[in-house]
Amino acid sequence: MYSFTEENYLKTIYKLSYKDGRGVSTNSIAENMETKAASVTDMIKKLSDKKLLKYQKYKGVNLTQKGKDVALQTIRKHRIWEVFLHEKLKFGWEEVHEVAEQLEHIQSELLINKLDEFLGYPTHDPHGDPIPGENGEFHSNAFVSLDTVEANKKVILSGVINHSVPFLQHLKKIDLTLGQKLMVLEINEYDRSLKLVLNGKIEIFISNEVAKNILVK
Amino acid sequence: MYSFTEENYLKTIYKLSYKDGRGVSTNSIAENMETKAASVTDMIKKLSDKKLLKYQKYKGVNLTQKGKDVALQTIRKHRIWEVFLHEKLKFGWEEVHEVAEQLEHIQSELLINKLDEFLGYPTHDPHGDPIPGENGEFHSNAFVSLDTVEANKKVILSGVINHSVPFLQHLKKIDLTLGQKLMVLEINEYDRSLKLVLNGKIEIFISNEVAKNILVK
DNA sequence: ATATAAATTTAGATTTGTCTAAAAATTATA
DNA sequence: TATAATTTTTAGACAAATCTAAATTTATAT
Repeated sequence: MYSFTEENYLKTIYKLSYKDGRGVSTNSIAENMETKAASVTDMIKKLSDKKLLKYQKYKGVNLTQKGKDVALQTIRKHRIWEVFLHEKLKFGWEEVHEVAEQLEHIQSELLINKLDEFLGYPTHDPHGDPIPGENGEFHSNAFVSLDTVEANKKVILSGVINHSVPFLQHLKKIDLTLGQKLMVLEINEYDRSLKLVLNGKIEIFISNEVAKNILVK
Repeated sequence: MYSFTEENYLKTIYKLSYKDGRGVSTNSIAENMETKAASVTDMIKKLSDKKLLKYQKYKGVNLTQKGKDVALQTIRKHRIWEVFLHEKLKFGWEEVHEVAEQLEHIQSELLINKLDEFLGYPTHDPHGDPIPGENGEFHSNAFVSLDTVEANKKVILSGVINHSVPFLQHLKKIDLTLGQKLMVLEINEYDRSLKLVLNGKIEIFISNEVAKNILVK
């Protein structure tokens, strides 16, 4: 139906449109996709012809409903595959993204629906991101970042904001993974670094920078 | 490493080289890949430059060891994915091929090895075809086609020669699937059609045409 | 052996997605 | 507001994979 490349553009534009608020700029797309602005302009014209987005020269783009649907289905496939890789094949949470970038483009409705069933209809991927439904419904998270949690409150690690491999590896190293129960024991006024208790036992320290990128509920 | 298209050419040439015996012709490749002879010539030159096959104008091609390795790894990936689709996702054996044609091109050694482990290192795909090992080793089948089996001998359905969807659907319809225990009860002299017993109970009739395309051991 | 048929290759064009360099439009700044 | 800086677009080219039509080579048949 849509090419590998088209799906990637739509996915990127979808994600940027929620950051930027309004029209997504050519340059921001280019940066995100590690390509050149001229290439983006070319592709935008193509996607506009196919009614996947609205485009006005020099004004940035906005996805149409059709474009959003394609983006959401691609994100759905990506995240379902990530669950498979992590839960069934035992990939680390920092390893799943790269492979899922390829798997998300496999064209088969049946495949993704059967995989979804096989996995027990997961609602979140291994980074805590919600998985859109077959019709694109998003049960949005009500997570808060760990640096806003008050002391002595028990929470569960439910997601991350930074998805980079080094960050995920760091969390893994200090035993912070999805589902981990923790409590903020102390907040240092000076640099807002935190002392945490894991499973009511082990104490660890994390910087505010790290805390900002952790989501809990 | 190698493109989607290159892998498909190598896989096709590999399969044809075992049918044809010697050099594989441009036309046979074109037919098999549903493309034009001119396109094949172009691609052959490219693969020859990359030392994946030996090519002499008008003389057909032969894979080099390097080319065979790529072909075998692609076949390995295809068949492992077929096992996954059939055993875990409950695809029918006539449905697995098409999706595996896409999945076989996912680039990740780690993925295919972890999938292989997850599936318990299967040796055959859902059509009874052997799965090459990591180093391309083939434990070849000693299967015989059902039309050569003598009466009153108990055998197990272990593979098929014809892989077409209609044929596989037909077998499924008459309860013939991989692993099915059966016995040839009677061979009609006139048209060499067969009467079979399944599980020592149900009797069915099959034409010689069907019997020829069933492999048993 | 020569003509004809079949297979294969070449030449030139097309599509998709990309790029560089230059031009044009927009935004920022003095 | 005029000029500079930035962003975006256009123009033209390129690589991968394909195609059609024409030319060339090989095979077949009388």
